[in-house]
Amino acid sequence: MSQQMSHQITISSTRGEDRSKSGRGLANGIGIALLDDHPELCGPSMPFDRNAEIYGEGEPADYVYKLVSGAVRTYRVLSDGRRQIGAFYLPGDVFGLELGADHSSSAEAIVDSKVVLVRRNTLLNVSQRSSDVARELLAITAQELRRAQDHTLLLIKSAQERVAAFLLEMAQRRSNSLAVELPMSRQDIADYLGLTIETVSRTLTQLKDDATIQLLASRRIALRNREALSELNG
Amino acid sequence: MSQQMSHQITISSTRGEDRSKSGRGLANGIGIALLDDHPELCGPSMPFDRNAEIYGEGEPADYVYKLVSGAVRTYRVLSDGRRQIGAFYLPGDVFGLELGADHSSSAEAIVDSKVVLVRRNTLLNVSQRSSDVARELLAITAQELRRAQDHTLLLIKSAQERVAAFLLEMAQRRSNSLAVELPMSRQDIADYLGLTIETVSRTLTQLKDDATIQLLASRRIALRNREALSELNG
DNA sequence: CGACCATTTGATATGGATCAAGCGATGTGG
DNA sequence: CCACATCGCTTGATCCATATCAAATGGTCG
Repeated sequence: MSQQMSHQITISSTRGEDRSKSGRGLANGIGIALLDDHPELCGPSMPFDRNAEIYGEGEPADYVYKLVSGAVRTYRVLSDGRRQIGAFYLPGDVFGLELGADHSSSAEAIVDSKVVLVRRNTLLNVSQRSSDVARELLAITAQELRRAQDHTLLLIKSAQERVAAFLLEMAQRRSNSLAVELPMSRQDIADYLGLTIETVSRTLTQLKDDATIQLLASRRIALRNREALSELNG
Repeated sequence: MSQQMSHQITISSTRGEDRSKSGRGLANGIGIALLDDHPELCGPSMPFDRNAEIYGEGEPADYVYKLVSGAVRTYRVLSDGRRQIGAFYLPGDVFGLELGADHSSSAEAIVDSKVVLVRRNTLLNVSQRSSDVARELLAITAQELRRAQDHTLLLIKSAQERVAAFLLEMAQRRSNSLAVELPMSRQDIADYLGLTIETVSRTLTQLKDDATIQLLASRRIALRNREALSELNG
């Protein structure tokens, strides 16, 4: 933290698709209440450029983050460079909440993003007095746990099943009724699903050929047949 | 819950290796304090036979569990029968703590086991009054989250790396200085690592041939060369 | 001893990775 | 405004790690 926290200026060469038009992904409604009900907890809203690091693995976890706009990925890397994306966060989501002193993952902005920072100590202090806040912290953590468990289950499935599950997940979180807007690259998707970009790409074209989806643009996908996707999802 | 909860009698045809001799695996020391400091929370200690279900996915999560002796696996199954083991629990570990109303996984005794039950409501009520207890709940959940994240990272590795990581994990939790005692079958290991039993078996023989480990018995493994294992671990 | 179950070992198949082009947008400089 | 470089994505050809299928071995218990 700290140094990259200071001099971020939004250049915002935003390419249309970047800014989430919905403004509020429904990902974890929990986090919204937490900070909305206690505005005194909120620090400033900070802008991060596309691909900017928000925090790094192993750095002291002094803040908890709430995404206002844009999109964020958290990930870990193995010594040989393999990268595992643990989660994607959309506006309204809270991330970076750790129990230990240090962050267990790194976080980066996927597109130009705005993030509200909350001092962890402040939050923990308040949670000692307010059992509501304590409950919310537990809720956020438990939800993250659930997400991680689901992710684990994903990783034992076939490529088709993983991609189908990913599309359904994104559709649910960022439902536009028309199409799913994906802020992330194929590489990000691949690293989230434990596949290669080639396999992700091939699987998508396969689903397109099956008339299960429609590729409106590479990051704009219409789900033509959710039934089929759900069946693939097991 | 409920019905399988009532008439479990320990037949205890314990096969020597079954009962953890240490009596207190060091897995999550946190949970120990939680219940030891608040004995009034503890329900009765219940015995479960080998392979008995402790709770099932989707059932109401009315209890939180603390393992006294034996070993437990939690898992989820896909519609076609594939099983993903999410975690192994050893004596001293707390499991089954959920935020939602229902259990997200099933839990079974791997060997004859004893488990202390705590009513979830009681625990949540106490946590409203005692911020210490609230903090412990958060700690246990956060630790589970960390464990799940580590598990995810495991699943993108090669078979050798997964097996090596598994052995190191078990050695750390159940260190005997002489050998690692594995309460679980090869099938359990395979389902934990996202591999087949054949691959697990072959990988173990390979490590044996490399003189990295020694197979004292199929469930009793000596780590000859931890360095090599750690390197494999990435 | 004989049956059963867990584990190992062997032979073959295959899904996804890897290596290698091609292609289509977006942006740049002439 | 158009050639051209760049980047992200797709498509194709081949390879390999692990799955699958099948059988042998070994330990445990009645």
